[in-house]
Amino acid sequence: MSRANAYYITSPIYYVNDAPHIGHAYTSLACDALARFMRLDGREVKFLTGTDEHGQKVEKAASAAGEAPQAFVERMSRRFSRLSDQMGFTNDDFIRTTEQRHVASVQRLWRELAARDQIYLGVYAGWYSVRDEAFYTESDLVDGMAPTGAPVEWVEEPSYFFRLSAWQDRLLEHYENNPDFIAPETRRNEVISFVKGGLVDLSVSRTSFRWGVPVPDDPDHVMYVWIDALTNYITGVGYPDTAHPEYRRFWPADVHLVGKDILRFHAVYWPAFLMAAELPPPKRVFAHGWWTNEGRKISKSLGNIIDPVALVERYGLDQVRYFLLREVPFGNDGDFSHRAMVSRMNDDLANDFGNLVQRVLSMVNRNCDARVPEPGALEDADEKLLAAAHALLDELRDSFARQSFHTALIRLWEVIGAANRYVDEQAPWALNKTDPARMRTVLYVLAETIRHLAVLAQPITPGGAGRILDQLAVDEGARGFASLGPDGALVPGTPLAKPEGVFPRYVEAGQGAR
RNA sequence: GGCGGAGUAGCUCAGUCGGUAGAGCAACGGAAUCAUAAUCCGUGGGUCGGGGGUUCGAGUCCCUCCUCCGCUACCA
Repeated sequence: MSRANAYYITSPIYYVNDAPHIGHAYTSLACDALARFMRLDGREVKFLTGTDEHGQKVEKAASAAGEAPQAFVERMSRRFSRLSDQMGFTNDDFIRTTEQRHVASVQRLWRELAARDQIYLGVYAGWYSVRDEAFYTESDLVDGMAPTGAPVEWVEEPSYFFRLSAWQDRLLEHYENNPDFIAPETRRNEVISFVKGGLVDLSVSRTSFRWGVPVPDDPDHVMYVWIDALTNYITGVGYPDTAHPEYRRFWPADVHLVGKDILRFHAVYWPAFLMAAELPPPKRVFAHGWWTNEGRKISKSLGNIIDPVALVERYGLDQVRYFLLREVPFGNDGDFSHRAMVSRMNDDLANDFGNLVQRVLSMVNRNCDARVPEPGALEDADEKLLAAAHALLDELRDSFARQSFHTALIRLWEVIGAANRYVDEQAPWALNKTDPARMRTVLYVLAETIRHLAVLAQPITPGGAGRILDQLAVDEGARGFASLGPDGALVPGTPLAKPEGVFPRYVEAGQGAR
């Protein structure tokens, strides 16, 4: 496969101290949809996710749990790999920062930076609050106390620093020359504004804890989060072996998908590290927004954290995937509410899409001898509907290239709407009595339209889309985008099984179907 | 404080180069009956945050005021 055909997408690595929640699932889901889309489009995809397992918090949590750090992270990391399985994510690899491949990678990157005089030994100083276990800057302090009201003390410890300040101009130049490097636009503005405000060197090691990657040649230090965590993206493709086939094929990454809270690390520190090591920066960093729960900010103290697995159990996997990617423009914040979820699930999936498939395939089953009907000459309305279906691929390519999942879904649903209107206008149930040949043409056009819709819906709702293609007797090997268009059209005469609903309605408890 | 974004129909939002406001959902009325009581059609007099200005004409440009949100360095 050529480099141009490769597509490398990453989720952040998730901090094992956190319990998996909707935020983690959301980021990985977006990656998964993108990865699936690109695979179906014939690209060679690598989708990487994983866990971040070092740091003082982990060291302390392990100690509090009476466990060795390594045993602790084994257990905690598994919760994230399990979430990936439960959500049906198709990541090609799962990286853990405690793996030997990563330790070797990070130490090598460190040496590369040090060899280029990008790292120097200095003193990290700041106001430390023992109670908060956190450092504060001068500007953070309120009346000489931490913002939390905790007492602070001036602490100094030796630390290695990365010469981030030296990269300000080259970063700004990079943003300028690569307008798509940071998305969405508003986040890009924020990052540029931040960098223009001036960069100071970055403390990249600690001596206050041991649970981290040792700094080469100075065992008193372990690496602080930045270099350790971000480097996972190149570890995943074989670094430090830059001759590795995966590195050659996949680096630089096509897109790092991240939450807006960690954009700066990805859009400022990470490209600076890479450029300083004379490695190419990623092509794009996309920061998505946060979800609220029934209009309220999600927080541990409110106890309203959303468990993605519970959502899937209640509404279904396809339904949750569809909702999260349709409800809000990717990049914006959004609100999760039961009402909105049910509306998407019932109105969009069950009524519009599911019912379209059901009504068409039922007529085929009953009136066409349960076989793909033989079409006659096409009329304008037929050509128009098919043209809309055929145009979808290019439209969705544009949307997915921009991570604009909701516009992709809007396009799909425009054709679903057009197909439903076409059914009503053509009234094949009436044609069954007056003009069966015309009915067969109409149903064929609809079946072929549905094939396009299902093939293209696979990245978002892989379960239901797959069942639709099953019902159309489309071979597993003929479900890629290469099969779209007239050349891959359904073959008249192909026997079809009796249709079954693919997107069930949500029925409120106690309100059984009437 | 500085920088950036936003305030448009009950709700969520579109509105390109300025030309007398649109979509989805909800609501109401109708058609149809193939289908997961699903579908289709019709119905929107909302000071486009307030005020002022430019213009033949402004959500759409300029000024000003109000409100909300994001970023403003080491919280993955």
